[in-house]
Amino acid sequence: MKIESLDLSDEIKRFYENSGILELYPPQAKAVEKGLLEGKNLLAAIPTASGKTLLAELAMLKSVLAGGKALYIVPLRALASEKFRRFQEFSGLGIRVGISTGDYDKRDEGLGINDIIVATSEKTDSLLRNETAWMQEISVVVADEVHLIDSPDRGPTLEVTLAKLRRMNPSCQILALSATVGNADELAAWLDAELVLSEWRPTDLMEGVFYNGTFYCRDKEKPVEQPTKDEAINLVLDTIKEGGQSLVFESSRKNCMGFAKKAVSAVKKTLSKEDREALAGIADEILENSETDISSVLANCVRAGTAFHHAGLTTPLRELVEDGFRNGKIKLISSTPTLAAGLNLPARRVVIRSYRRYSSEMGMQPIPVLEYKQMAGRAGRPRLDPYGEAVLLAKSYEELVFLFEKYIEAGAEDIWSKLGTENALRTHVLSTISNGFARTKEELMDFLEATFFAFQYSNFGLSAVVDECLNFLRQEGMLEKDPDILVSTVLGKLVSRLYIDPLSAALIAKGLREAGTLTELTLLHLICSTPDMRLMYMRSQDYQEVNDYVMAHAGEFSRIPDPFNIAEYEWFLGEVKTSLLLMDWIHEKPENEICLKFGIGEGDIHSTADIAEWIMHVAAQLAGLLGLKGAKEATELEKRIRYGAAPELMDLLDIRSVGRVRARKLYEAGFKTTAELAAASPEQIAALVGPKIAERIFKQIGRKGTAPESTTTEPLEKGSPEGQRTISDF
DNA sequence: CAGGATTCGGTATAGACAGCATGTC
DNA sequence: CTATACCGAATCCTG
Repeated sequence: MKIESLDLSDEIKRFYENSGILELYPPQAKAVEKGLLEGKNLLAAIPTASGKTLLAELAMLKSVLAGGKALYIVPLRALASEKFRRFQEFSGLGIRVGISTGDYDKRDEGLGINDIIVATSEKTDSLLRNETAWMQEISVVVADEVHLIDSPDRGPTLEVTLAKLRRMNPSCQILALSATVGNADELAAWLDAELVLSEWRPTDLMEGVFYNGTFYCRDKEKPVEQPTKDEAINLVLDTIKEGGQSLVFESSRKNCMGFAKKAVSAVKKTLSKEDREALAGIADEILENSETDISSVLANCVRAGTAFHHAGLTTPLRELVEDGFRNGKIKLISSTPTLAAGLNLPARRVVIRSYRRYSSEMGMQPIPVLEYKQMAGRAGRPRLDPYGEAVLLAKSYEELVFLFEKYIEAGAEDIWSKLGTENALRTHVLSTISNGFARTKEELMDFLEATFFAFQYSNFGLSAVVDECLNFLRQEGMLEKDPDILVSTVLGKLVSRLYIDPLSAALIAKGLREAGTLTELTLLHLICSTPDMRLMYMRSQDYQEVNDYVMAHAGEFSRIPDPFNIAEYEWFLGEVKTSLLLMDWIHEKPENEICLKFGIGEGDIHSTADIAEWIMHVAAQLAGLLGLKGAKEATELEKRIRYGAAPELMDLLDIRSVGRVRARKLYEAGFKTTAELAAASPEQIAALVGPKIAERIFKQIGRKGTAPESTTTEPLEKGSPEGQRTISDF
């Protein structure tokens, strides 16, 4: 099917033809035949890289140019910015594109001027909770990676959000994009959607198993040279020899880094002079970006054309690795499943070095077929590689047979809604009521009838769980007591808007109410005892230290569980360990030291601090609303967690381009406030932080200084929360 | 006796969304 | 509670 023949405006057709797209891929053509451009709901369950994005674009452009508004829902922030950048290419067509995620946000209402908006599923939910007006104008919703409905922690949000959007805009077109799953027909039926099911790929994919020096595919086998003792390295070298790159999936970070290191000497030999120079440049950028031990290991790997990629790396480092791979310099990325879903980063050959992964409940377990397909699907760059190869490794003939049956010949699993537990429902029940989607139990059940859970299981089973949720929410004062109607209280509305688990909010409120003195530790641990926090695991070497710390600070914890209750106490120690990490962070311990002490990466520090900052914000808000102690303390801690700094630096941190390190330098040199800084000579400051930064600093405080106002020591906003405190009665 | 191979025991185990208001080194 | 791979240390083997 030709682009030219589509029912689209000429400018759209020209846009695609100019970029070299003249003809649709077969699955895309099928989607058009099934009504993609006529506003029909559609579920496309087709492989990665077979043109899902184009489908979404066509539907969105068609609708937007007819005066509509499109919402593109993604599961990852990184994916949101990838799509955002792509859609910005439509600006020539007069189309405005916006992005909304937790870390990057054009203000809600301002977002509404855009024609296409990219958002994560949680952010979409949050926008709904905040009753963002423009959401009613949405005419197309694209739900990317919709198979994530199966995910226990994030699936419920996605399905409830889709149900809300459909309830709000019944005429809105839904385009759901999914990996191939077992029960795509069921998912399509739930969405009242036509189903496009296809295994077609633009680049051939050969899936097979490597065993005993040979790569076995379905219908052919090919020997691979064995210059080294490591089979995976030999596969990598073989790919390089053919001019391709490899992506190696590992099941742990340690292995992931280990393999990149191990491959260094072999891969290095294959590099050209230009490659070496380009790689040295990337390595230097890595070192400029981060000074931890891990980043110097990464830099050394990159110099040799290998790299590793996992969530312990900060975002800039990950991006450097991804870009280096995309432009062909890095020959091998050894990765945890970070790269399996999401980002578009294909390679000639994918090697799955371990198909088993540890889970605390089940021990080592084979990964799901769906996940295997996602990794294998990364093989083969469209238009660049003649074919792609996905390789599993077997140590025995039996294993080879097993792998063929289990993964290569097998279809993906069915997906199942995970909405049916109190943990999943609690927050959505509250937000549904808070938003006025339901004012009675019947209306609530009626709304839930529209979820995938009800479609799969009937919502009969939901009723009892919903009652549990309602009881909980009433008991915690988030819903009015009246049993006949469902109305959220002021507290309930706040909890819904702050996007926190009502259980977390309840725990925080209880902790603040019952606390004696509120120390840093008390508040941090309170945050860490919340289900929204992500905890660190205890390693055996941690027990001693963490336990000693608990003993020494016993009075500062709101509650210490009985050590003989092993499971509960173990959990508690994990909370304390995470609190200790945050303590180190807000006392300005250097990042590398924290990494070494806790055995984590820089990326983990930031993500932990990020969550903690959010929950601390919630604590401050709750304390304010409920008139509990701790509002001031929590607000300060929120800021300290954001910057990772001690209290005495708070004033200096208000200056842009001054973070924990520079603020400390200035402070130690005797410039303890912005006022003292304003009185200093530019030379003094330049000696401390460099002339460029010094100039920036003076530009900011200088401006304040020249303002006719006064010479008070607080030229910058230090908002006192007094007066805006509302005491709710309950 | 040195150096490499082998075995044994201890140990650790993927990822990532959200509020709010603007810019770390 | 279920497994496995890796690491380092101790031990064994070989030239």
